[in-house]
Amino acid sequence: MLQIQVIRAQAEEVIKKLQVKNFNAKEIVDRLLVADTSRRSTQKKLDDTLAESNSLAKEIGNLFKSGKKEEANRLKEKTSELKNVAKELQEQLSNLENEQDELLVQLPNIPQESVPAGKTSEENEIVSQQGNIEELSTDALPHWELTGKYDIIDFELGTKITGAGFPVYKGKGAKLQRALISFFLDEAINAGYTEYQPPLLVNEDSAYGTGQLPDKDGQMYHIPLDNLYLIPTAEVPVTNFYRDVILHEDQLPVKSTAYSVCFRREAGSYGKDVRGLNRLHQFDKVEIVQVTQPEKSYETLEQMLNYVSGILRKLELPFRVAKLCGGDLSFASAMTYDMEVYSAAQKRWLEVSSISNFETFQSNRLKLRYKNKSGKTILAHTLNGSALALPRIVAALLENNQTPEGIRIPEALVPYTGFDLIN
RNA sequence: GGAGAGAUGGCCGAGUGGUCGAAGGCGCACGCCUGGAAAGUGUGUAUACCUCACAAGGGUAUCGAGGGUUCGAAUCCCUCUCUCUCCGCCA
Repeated sequence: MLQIQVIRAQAEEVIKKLQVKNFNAKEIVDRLLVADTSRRSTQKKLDDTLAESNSLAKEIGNLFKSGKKEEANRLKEKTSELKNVAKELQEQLSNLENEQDELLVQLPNIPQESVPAGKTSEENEIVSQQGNIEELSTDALPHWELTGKYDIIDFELGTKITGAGFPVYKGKGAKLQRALISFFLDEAINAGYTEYQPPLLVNEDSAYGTGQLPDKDGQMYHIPLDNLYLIPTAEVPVTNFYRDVILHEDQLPVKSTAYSVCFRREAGSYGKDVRGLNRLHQFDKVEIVQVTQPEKSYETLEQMLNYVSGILRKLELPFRVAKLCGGDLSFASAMTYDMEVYSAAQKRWLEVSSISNFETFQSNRLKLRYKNKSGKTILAHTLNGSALALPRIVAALLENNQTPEGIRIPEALVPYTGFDLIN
């Protein structure tokens, strides 16, 4: 959520910058400015009324003490008038506050200056590409056939017991999952992240805190009986650790990592893009989250990018890095790098990680701040990235490493799997 | 799930209708003291919004959350949430 103070001070600039996201903010900003002005004047009126009422109450108290009952009773009448006025103003004020909030949550984050203009993923800027793209023989199989051939993932069984998008991992397939999770976590810990195991269900406040609500209502699984949401990413619980928290500057940067199962309804997606492991309702992911000072957050973003690149190199997967254009940026992000691995049999780039700087967009909503050395309280910047999401990594590993003998496991993973071939 | 107790500032803890944003202690920050440190000592130490120059000063709100009684509530009443203890159930 953007800060009202920023909009108030730089309305035109905000509108202009949001155009990079192809978002026309004019109307909302105009309405916000009106709401903000009347909110403030109402606040002033209310405060003045309450101040008067407070001082009268004190006076009445004194009068009673000194036995001047009649005079006190006269003042009481005046107070009850003020009370009615205050009540009305209070109501107006909370209406205006609600209106302001409703408008504010509709505005996406402002893209960082260097974010390229553009409408779709076609216009993302490919920043780098690494690793060899190998030509597979013509009889190479897509992963959804390899999983059957080697009996490591059973999609039909998952469909039977739950539904589409809930695969069952089996044998070496299950072990591979476990190996990847451990590998990713160990890498993160070595890079200085603290490991957490968060709850997989969160309450409404948390879903609101990281912006899943109200923007993405309907994308999460919801349990109405307890009013809890299944997390779509560990980002939600982990970032919410810091909701309503004021850190001290020397605690920064906060670096957290968590493995979690992620649940996504993915309403409306279908077709061949969702085949096999490409898009699931339930999947495993290791997430990294950082909280930093504003002046350091872009340096941090690059660090996180380098970190994820390192893991992909260890997995020997060809990948490229895309800097998202304005139109492809998520609602909350100021700048995002997508990491895509090449899936040789599908001949496609698959997104396996998305690393974003949210600047103060999340922290403003979360009320995540820190006190700097001179004692000033400042909104922190939050960043997160996948490191990494499993299914597409598995898809790429299976496809790229298929050989006549079986599927080769990259060296870095062998200590975790305990085998170097799936056959 | 049943019965009972409780929720106060970074922490501990006082406060049962007015002078309480809240005693006292701890912690923390800065100063004094010291060759240096400890001890001692002095001062300061919540958040949001409004006013305003994002200064100083001032105003308002906040003692788990929401509502109510009252001229006036941390203090009384109602609802909810959470925590603890005992019992039950259970991985």
